[in-house]
Amino acid sequence: MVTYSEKQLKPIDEFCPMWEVLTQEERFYLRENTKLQHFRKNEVIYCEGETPKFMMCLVTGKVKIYKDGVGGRSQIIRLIKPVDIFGYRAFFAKEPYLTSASTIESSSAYLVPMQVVEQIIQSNNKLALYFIQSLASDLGVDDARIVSLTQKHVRGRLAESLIMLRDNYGVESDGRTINSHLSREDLANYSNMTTSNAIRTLSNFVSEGVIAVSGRNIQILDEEQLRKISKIG
Amino acid sequence: MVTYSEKQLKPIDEFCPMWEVLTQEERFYLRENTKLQHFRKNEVIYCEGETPKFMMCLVTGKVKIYKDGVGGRSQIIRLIKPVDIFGYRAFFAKEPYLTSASTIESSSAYLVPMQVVEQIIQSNNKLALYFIQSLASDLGVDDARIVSLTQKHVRGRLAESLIMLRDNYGVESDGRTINSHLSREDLANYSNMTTSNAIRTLSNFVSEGVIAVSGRNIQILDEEQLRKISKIG
DNA sequence: GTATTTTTGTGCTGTAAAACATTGTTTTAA
DNA sequence: TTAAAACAATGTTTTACAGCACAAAAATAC
Repeated sequence: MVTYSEKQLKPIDEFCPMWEVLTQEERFYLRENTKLQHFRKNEVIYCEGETPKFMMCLVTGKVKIYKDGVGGRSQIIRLIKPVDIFGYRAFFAKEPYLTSASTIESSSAYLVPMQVVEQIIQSNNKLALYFIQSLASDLGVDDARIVSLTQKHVRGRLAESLIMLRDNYGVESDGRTINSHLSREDLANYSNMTTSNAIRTLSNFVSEGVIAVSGRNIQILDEEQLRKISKIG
Repeated sequence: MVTYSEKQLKPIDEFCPMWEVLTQEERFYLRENTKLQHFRKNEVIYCEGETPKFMMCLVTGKVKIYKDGVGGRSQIIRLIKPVDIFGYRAFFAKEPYLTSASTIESSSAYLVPMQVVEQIIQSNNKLALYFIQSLASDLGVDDARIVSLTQKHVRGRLAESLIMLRDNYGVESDGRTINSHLSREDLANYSNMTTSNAIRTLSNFVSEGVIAVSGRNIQILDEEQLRKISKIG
């Protein structure tokens, strides 16, 4: 198997498809101003209240976007996977960061100064439309999430999270194990419940034969049933 | 006092500031393709699942964007006031509507076909940037709302809603009465609680001298205290 | 002006889920 | 290689809130 470090990393404009609409000139400008940065596991990338300066494009690893609420309880808003971009919303809204971002495993990301992004948008309408679509999609996800997190019961919320994790991060070579190894706490913080309840409900799902669990590895055994729980619960 | 119908209504490009960035040609094109439509109280403007065709710009009245969740419970996602635009997100995300929109009082809105909006965006970067900013702001509001609605207690959620209503719709001539007359049910659906709890908590606030209530009129008497309840609760 | 529906107000009950406590297990670090 | 910290598992207690049921008041229709 070839590890990441052995491969020649593509420059940012070839690395993710969103930049395909750029002219050669714009691509060069983007490349010249982008730097690659590595982050250790559980390293904070940016914090709520900071001024947004860079847009990040995740190259390897996994990142959580979260918000600390009442009484130290943290809510994970969304999860980032490689080639996803993040950290640009607050800049466009002309606000300080409203959320924080932290790696959940060792990660690396391309950092693009937001002024550079803004400048290219001003000269390239297709890129502008890409951002419009991206923001509009995220907004739709958030709208749906508001209802799920407030109305569904613990079982339904956890089932939905498991399906999301599978859809977002995919499965390992066995075709079943979710390619994401969140701690019970992160799983709880994503699903708006206590860690105890995430653990409890997970074991219930195991007893019911819906999933199989081994440490942080989770296999979906009965997707049909999991979807049913997500929908009704 | 001059009522709405007696005034000469401005054309859409002069009516809300977002179109100021348009050229004369674009303005004419926009004007030619826009129609004004009236909606009765509690009339549905669009429904979840429908294909988005028009962007709406609210001229008079109030509109709620909501989503029907588990067991008939409805969650109001956001409230629209005149000059606000709505109904465009799903088109940009290339999805069917994920939410529904309904008036909460007699309203009128300019309807602009989304193809027209898209076409102008393609030729006018400033308009594109306006939409980027608008979507980014809404996304920030949603992110914050996810945490408020899931972590705050009933009192905190209701207090937050009252402050939002005041900030969004302003006050009447007495300088105190919130210029919004939602039913207890709508107030509950916005704040993620049952109608009973909205009523109960509202009376508690009255006993505590934080607000005064007369039918659907709500006055904020002690804003300091209301903010405290919103923050801690 | 009366009937009917909708909205509002209040008390009571059951329960889902948080909070807390305890113990075992794995990972990290000294 | 043992101590310490973080994580996982499970049982018990507490509580915030939903879910009724019912009555009164207001809005709307007839």
